[in-house]
This record gives sequence, C-alpha cells and structure tokens, in this order.
Amino acid sequence: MRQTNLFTKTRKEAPRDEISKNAKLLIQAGYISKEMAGVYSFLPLGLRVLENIKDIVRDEMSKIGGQEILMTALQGKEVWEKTDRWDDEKVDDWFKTDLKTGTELGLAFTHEEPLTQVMKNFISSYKNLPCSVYQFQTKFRNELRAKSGILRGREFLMKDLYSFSKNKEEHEEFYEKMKDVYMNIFERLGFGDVTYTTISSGGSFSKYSYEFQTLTEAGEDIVYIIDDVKKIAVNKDDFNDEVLKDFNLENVKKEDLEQRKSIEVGDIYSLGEKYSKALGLSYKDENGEEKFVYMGSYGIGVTRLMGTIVEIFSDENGIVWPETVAPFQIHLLSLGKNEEADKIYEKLIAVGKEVLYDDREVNAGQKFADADLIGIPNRVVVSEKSLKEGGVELKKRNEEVSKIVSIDELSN
RNA sequence: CGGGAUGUGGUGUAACGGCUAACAUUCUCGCUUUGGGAGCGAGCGACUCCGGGUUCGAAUCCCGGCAUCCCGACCA
Repeated sequence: MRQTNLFTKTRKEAPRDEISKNAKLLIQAGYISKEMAGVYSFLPLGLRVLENIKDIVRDEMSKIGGQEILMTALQGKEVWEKTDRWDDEKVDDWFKTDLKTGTELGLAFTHEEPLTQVMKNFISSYKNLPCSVYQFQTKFRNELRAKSGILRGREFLMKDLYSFSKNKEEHEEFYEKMKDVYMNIFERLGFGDVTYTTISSGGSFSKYSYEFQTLTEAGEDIVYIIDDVKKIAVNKDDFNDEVLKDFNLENVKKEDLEQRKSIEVGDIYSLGEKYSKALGLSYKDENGEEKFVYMGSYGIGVTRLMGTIVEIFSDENGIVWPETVAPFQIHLLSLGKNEEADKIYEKLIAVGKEVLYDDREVNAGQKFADADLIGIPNRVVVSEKSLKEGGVELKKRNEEVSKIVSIDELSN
C-alpha cells in the first residue's frame, strides 16, 4: 500500500488523554481512534494487525477441531433467566436495552446461554459428541471503570470457544489439549516466553480453572511464579494452602516466590453440566440413556492481545511488531526523488510481499521517525546512496544495524 | 461506585481577573530542500467542555453538570 493513499497519518505528539503505552502509541501511529472511554475504533493499520491476530487464533482453533460461527450481539432475556444470570444483582456489567415494544434485550457480554440454546437443535445423540464451536465476536461489558487503553474496554473483540463433551473424561481430554493450543497461540504472537499457565479459582462448577497471564508492568493482575521452565503460575487472588495441597506444592513457600504483574490474555473454564442442565441440552448415550452434555468455555480477548503486544514490544521510538502480526512485512522508504523506489515497490508486491510504501514527499527524518513509530519489522530504504552501493538498505526494527541487500534478495 | 487530577484551534502547549486569546505543529498556496520530524513567505482554523453565578470586566474566581485520565472497589 502506498502511504500517500493511507488516510491515517501519524501525530507528532501522543494524545494527552491517554496514559497507557498501548493507547498512546496506537493512537499516535494511527492504528486506532478513541470514541469514548474504553471504546476504540480500528483504522486500516489497526485492522490489519487485528486480522493477523485473528488468523493465528483461527488457525489454532481449527486445528483442534473448532468450527467457526458468528452469533449475535443482541440477546433475549429468557434464556438468561433460566440460568439466573439476567438479574443485575447477579451480573452487574450488562448493557441492556429494549425493543420499541418494550421487550428487554441484552448486549452480549458472553455467549454460553444463547449458544447452548442453539446446540439443542443439533445435539441429541452421543454420535454428535464431542464438538466445539467458536466465534470472534464483539462483547459489551459495562465496566465501572475502563482503563489501560485497549486492555480493558467496554466494547471489545473476543474469541470464545465452547466445547460440548459426553462426560467429564472426554471434556478433560479436550481441556488439557486446549492448554497447549493456547500456549501455541501466545508463542506465535511472540510473547510465549513471558506467558504463564496460571492456576485460578474455577468459578461455579469446577474447583480450578486456568488463566494465561503475560508478564508486564502494564498488567492489572499479580501472579506468583511457581515454575519458570514449565511456565506455571498461581494468581495471587487464589494463592492459598488449599491450592498448594491440590497441586502438590506443599513445599513451596510464598515468600520464596517471585511476584509479577501480568495481563490475563486468555482463560479456559470447565462449565460441567451447569448450562446444559439449566437449558436442557442433553443427548442419548449408547444405551439410550439421557445424559447432560458436559461443557467448557475458552476465551481470548483479541483486542487485548493487540494491546499486550504493544505493551511488551515497543521502545522509546514506537512500536516493534512481531513479524507474525505486523500490519505489513516491509516498510519501503524512498529518500529523495527516485523512480527506482516505485519499481521496487511494484516488484515486491508482484511477488506477494506485504509492503507499506512511503512515497510521500517529506523529509528523510520524518520518514524514519514514522517508520519507527509504526513499527513494521523490516525497514527498506531506497536512496541514491543505497543504489550506488548496489541495492537497498534493510534494517530490522528491533536491530540497530542495517545492511545493503539487492532487490532480488529482498524479493525472495 | 468512593477518592484525586485535568478540560483552551485537528494535535501539543501558553496566557497576573484587564488590548483583537498567544506559540508550535497539522492543513492550504508558493519557493527552496531531501539520510533522523529541514528552511523562507503567505493564509485557513477557537463562542477557551456545557449551564449558572460573582465582577465595570472571567480562559482565569465560585457553584452545578458532563467528559477524560489515575488510585481504590469491581471484573463468569
């Protein structure tokens, strides 16, 4: 894409009304636009990153057999009354609205209930199980306080997968696999080495659940690191003698453990029969016996992932995207007027490279500053100087040194 | 929801209760320039968040609201 065609542009200064690094940099570089506290629009560059993240998550979800669907953001209240989650006393971050007729509606904060309702139409035999479905969906949560840029918004994009199994054993097999799948995702996003599978309280059905916590000072959670090699941690909120006993950690002393701030980038829950019972999702087993489906839910905040990446991968000059999620692979900068840059750009896109081409007639300094801010992993400079030296100058965003490479080399 | 801070052109800032609200940047036009936000000239752009009040006079002081950020509480 030619930068002269990109409608967004960078700002010289970061917005005053943001403190968090992710919001500052993403707004300054033109990735997102703030609508109100905790509500951000995604602009061309931001959307490209978001889609790249989704592609990785989607790939991993399909590997484990997940089938993608898209549910609605508007939800009827009956199904939530059946599970006793409609009442504001029970769930206090609902956004609610109503039809002209007065019928009450909710704006989705999660999808267990409506999806379970849908699955009743399709699951009736043990032959239909196990199965899992997922979606990327906008979630609405009426947080009392939005904070930390896109790390905690009132409207955000979430990947939520729901598993349906015949029984606890079948469920647990899937659940264990999902732990690995989640770690694969964080590896591919570039921050697997600072992400810990974290023991947490299980909610209403199971005793424990797992969160995935990524270490960074920008986090709002605190974890105790149990095993730095296997990447196991315990959420501070849930750290007690009972946990230590249940996980055979009796010899672990709290004062010996490292405490770190972290961002919850994902969580996986065993739901058991809670929702299937309440909503009547059952199947007939091999003996014709009626049983309730055993469920699990698995969330990843996709927009939060993007914010997390910015928090972790940035320096004083801007963002440093990992190659797997960067909006473009190459940022091509032409210095001075040279037709050669145009040709190189055409050649690169002809061989399928993702290139942002800075063809603006602005000074070199401005192009460099913007390239650093935007944070595309490979910066390629075309100038009289580089051409004289036999090609273009390639510099990785996360490295200091640059080198001259030939156009052919770059096109490979 | 409790506490704190802050609201001034698109953006970032300035302005003692007193001239036509200043500067930088962005943007437009012209010229120059091209290896780290370059230079010169000319322009466009603001009911100083909203509503009251005090005062001869309010961006400035007071009250109320709204918004944003931060701390806390909350966060299957």
